[in-house]
Amino acid sequence: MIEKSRSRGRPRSYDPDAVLDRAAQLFWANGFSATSLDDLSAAMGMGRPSIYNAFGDKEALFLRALQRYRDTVALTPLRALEAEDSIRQGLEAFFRQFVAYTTADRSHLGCLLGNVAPITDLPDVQRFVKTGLAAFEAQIAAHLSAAVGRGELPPDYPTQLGARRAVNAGLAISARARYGTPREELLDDAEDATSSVLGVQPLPRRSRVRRTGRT
Amino acid sequence: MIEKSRSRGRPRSYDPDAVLDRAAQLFWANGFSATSLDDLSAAMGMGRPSIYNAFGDKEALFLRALQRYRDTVALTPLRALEAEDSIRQGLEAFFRQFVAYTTADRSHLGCLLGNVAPITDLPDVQRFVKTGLAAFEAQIAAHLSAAVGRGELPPDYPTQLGARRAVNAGLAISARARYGTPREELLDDAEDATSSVLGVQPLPRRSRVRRTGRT
DNA sequence: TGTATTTTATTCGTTTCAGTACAATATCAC
DNA sequence: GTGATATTGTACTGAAACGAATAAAATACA
Repeated sequence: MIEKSRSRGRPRSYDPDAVLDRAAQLFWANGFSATSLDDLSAAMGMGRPSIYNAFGDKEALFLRALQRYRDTVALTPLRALEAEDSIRQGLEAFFRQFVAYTTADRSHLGCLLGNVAPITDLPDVQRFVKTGLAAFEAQIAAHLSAAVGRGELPPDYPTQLGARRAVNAGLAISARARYGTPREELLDDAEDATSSVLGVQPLPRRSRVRRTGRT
Repeated sequence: MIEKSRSRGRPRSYDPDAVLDRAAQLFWANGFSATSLDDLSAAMGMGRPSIYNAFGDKEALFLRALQRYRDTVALTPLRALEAEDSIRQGLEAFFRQFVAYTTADRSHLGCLLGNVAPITDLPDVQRFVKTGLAAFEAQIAAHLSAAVGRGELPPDYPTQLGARRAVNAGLAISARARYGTPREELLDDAEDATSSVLGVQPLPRRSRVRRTGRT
């Protein structure tokens, strides 16, 4: 599936990326089950048979929309992170960007990959979001490691834990966005997240707690 | 709506709390839209007309199930928090209990109120979860304030921020649970959350960041 | 010009959904 | 027992869902 070569049939009357954006927007707002193919057909501006011809059934379309979403909006925080000079400024930009897109719509939709996609129990979707989250965390960890290499963070800075905190903060922010939390509060959370990530301790690791004793 | 008085018609053949538990379990697993009334009827062991007679339409049933869920499973972390002696042990128990119920089912359902309910765009549900989250956070803040009063935390400890971090950590844990993150990792997150809540700084408050400059 | 090829548009069929009417059933009050 | 009352169970309705079959339209190539 390299390229839909310019072959000879009737030409498409739609832009694949644009219609996937619209599909993602609809899934983002309503979730998978509550979004009907008629809704999608109307929003994408193409009939249901064209959707089937182009993307397959509803689940396949959902996956394509998730990929498109990941490669566009979900990647903007990472781009913001690597665009800044210092790691602190990078993290601030990262979380600010996160707040920006989770509250972009007037009705604070949160994150499609962080909030709504995991609710579906479609196996392909589950695997997609799971591996996506791991990759996301790995990329943050790589940036933190680079900062350690540049001397911006101490040599014993635990990059895995820092990335973990960053992802967790992002998940909390997007969940809160979906709750309708005002953007100002989320920006405070974002600031707090930055200092939390930068202030992570090297490794207390189950030592100074009095007694774990799992229930 | 004090009590369904023991009046004279045909007696109910179900336990209202028990059937609400089953309904909540189903909504928890599948979300609102993906759960049909036939599924609910089968799981609750009562015909659809009985459901309508007892709880009203699907949305009303959903709200009742959410209330029941809040008053049972979602309150266990708070009870664990107040059952412990020290605030640290209380927070550890709190987060451990959180991990326990978000991963209780074999397929890690997360939190019904934290993950799946906010996806629906039903106005009543939105208000319910929003006010519920605020109340939840307020109760944690009250416990932290009590710990300050007992001298367990410094007098200038910012209870609002601490409660905020606690709720955010909970949201992240339940989101991760839904992703399928192993319980061991979540217990590490829980431990990290405790020290994050206890180690919150009194109030740096937008001062030592180099320049906020919102995008 | 004509044929092959690809995408659109119309229509249909089957299933599933939420909600309701109505009769049967089981208790309480008397 | 008899009647009032509340719940249960069967059956039904109208709408909406997903998916497919078929025909029309628009391009490229020979």
